[in-house]
Amino acid sequence: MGEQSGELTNRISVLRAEYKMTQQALAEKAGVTRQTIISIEKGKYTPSLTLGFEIANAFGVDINEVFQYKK
Amino acid sequence: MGEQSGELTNRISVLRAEYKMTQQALAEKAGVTRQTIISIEKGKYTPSLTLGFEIANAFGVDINEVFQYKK
DNA sequence: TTTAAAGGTATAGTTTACTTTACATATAGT
DNA sequence: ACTATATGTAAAGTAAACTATACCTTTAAA
Repeated sequence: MGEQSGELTNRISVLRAEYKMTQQALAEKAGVTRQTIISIEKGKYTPSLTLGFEIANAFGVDINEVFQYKK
Repeated sequence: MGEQSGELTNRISVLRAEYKMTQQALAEKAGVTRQTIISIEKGKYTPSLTLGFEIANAFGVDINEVFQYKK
């Protein structure tokens, strides 16, 4: 298969700045390593849905405020 | 690592019934195989965030109406 | 009663998310 | 000048998502 589909963007760096949260702190709150946060923040790969929710929870915002998907 | 984290549930079968969509049809709309839909629908594994959005788009609803995450 | 459509299970193989480790740079504080 | 903190890059290994194939059961329609 391989729809290649749409594009996923994120506002993690903006939210981190807004909530004054370091990559390390976010990683700990989300239960992943700092490398994982870096890679997702930079769009290197797509997180799992649960990690998406964990990151949103870390900021206390809806998942749609962190990630945007457009086909 | 391994937070083991929270639990992910989904309302895919309910939405499929509501919108009268077969697993095959949903799979095609989401750009994955029927096996993938079956596995996610039954909670066998967690979809990627993009697939989560694709499935929500297939129904035309918000992602939070399809997937619920509780720590 | 045969046929087709829909859902279900299993398993091997590929791709990609995620970890771990290590090292490198820029900035701020002492 | 040294030290600590924050961000960045790279690469090898593990874990999990996703594909492909095959076969089985149920339900409904011809």
